[in-house]
Amino acid sequence: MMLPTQAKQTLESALAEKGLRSTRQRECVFAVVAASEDHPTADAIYSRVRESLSGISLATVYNTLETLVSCGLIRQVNFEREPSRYCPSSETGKHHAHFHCTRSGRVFDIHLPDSFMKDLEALLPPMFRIEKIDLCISGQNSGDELPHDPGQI
Amino acid sequence: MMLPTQAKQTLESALAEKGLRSTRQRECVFAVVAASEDHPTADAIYSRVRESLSGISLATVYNTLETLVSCGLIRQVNFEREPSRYCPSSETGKHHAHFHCTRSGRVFDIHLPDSFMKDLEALLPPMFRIEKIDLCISGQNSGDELPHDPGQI
DNA sequence: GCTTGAAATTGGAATAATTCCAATTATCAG
DNA sequence: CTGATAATTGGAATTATTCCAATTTCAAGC
Repeated sequence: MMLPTQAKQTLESALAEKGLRSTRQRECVFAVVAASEDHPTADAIYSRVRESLSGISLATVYNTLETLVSCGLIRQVNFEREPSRYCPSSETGKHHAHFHCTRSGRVFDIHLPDSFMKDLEALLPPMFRIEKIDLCISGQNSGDELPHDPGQI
Repeated sequence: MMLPTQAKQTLESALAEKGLRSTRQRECVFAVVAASEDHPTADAIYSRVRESLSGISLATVYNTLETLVSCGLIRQVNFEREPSRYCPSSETGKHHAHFHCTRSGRVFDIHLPDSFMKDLEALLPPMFRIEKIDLCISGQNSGDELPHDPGQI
């Protein structure tokens, strides 16, 4: 799992901004999440990262994910009380919701246009300063076949 | 904690519809949640319920909350990985989002007008059948003073 | 009122994701 | 290179929740 030069820049400057160091572990975890479109759990990320950094510990994966989330480099997504999942954070200002298919377990991104976000903000009392918006929809995607290997989810 | 006759009716018919019995425990847990505006956790509900049903077990509170959620009588709300909270489900068709103040820990209901829900549904691919929508916003409510006793949250 | 089978409740043990911790290792500045 | 600081590590601890087997409650027919 190799991180493209540009992504490496992004990572390093985001970390530096908070006085944090860029390490092999952080690079690799970031690379894995950035390349994942399937909203993997910490465990799944752990096993993917170990392919290139076999000695990394699960604790470090958890630490790193938290660090990357706090730097705004990745997003943490929670469905009910299931294990947290992670996804790359799209470019600044581009919000997306998540659709969780209860049949296949898959997660789909739903792009939220600015107009929708504006409408949402207008619904809140002005004293509420928004830090984070989580919009999770669950249901069934009838176009989504059950995978042959349920483990891939 | 006494359940008003009308609410009792609601509970009994919702349970009966699924072939479930109405019991003292279920009545009492339902009464507590129905009367709570502060989105209590299972633990908080447990201690409130024990005021009138001192012998109830925590397991029963968990079982009952799950039952009531599955009957659509109450809602389960999750913020990040914090303990689940519960609130009465408003009248059918009336959706609401939750605002979680990260400073005080308090939760506020945000009414979502039908027009907003329509807009949201329009954003989803038509193959996605919606079962549940969770919209959680977190931030700081500058009008919300820190409570003197943080335990009340 | 009894009996009986199903459903509900119970206490305590088990689970599992995550966090904590103290010890080691890596990194950067000077 | 060296010291100071930050990061990583393995394993233990935490904690909300679920599981389980045993008991109790219930509703309906006798």
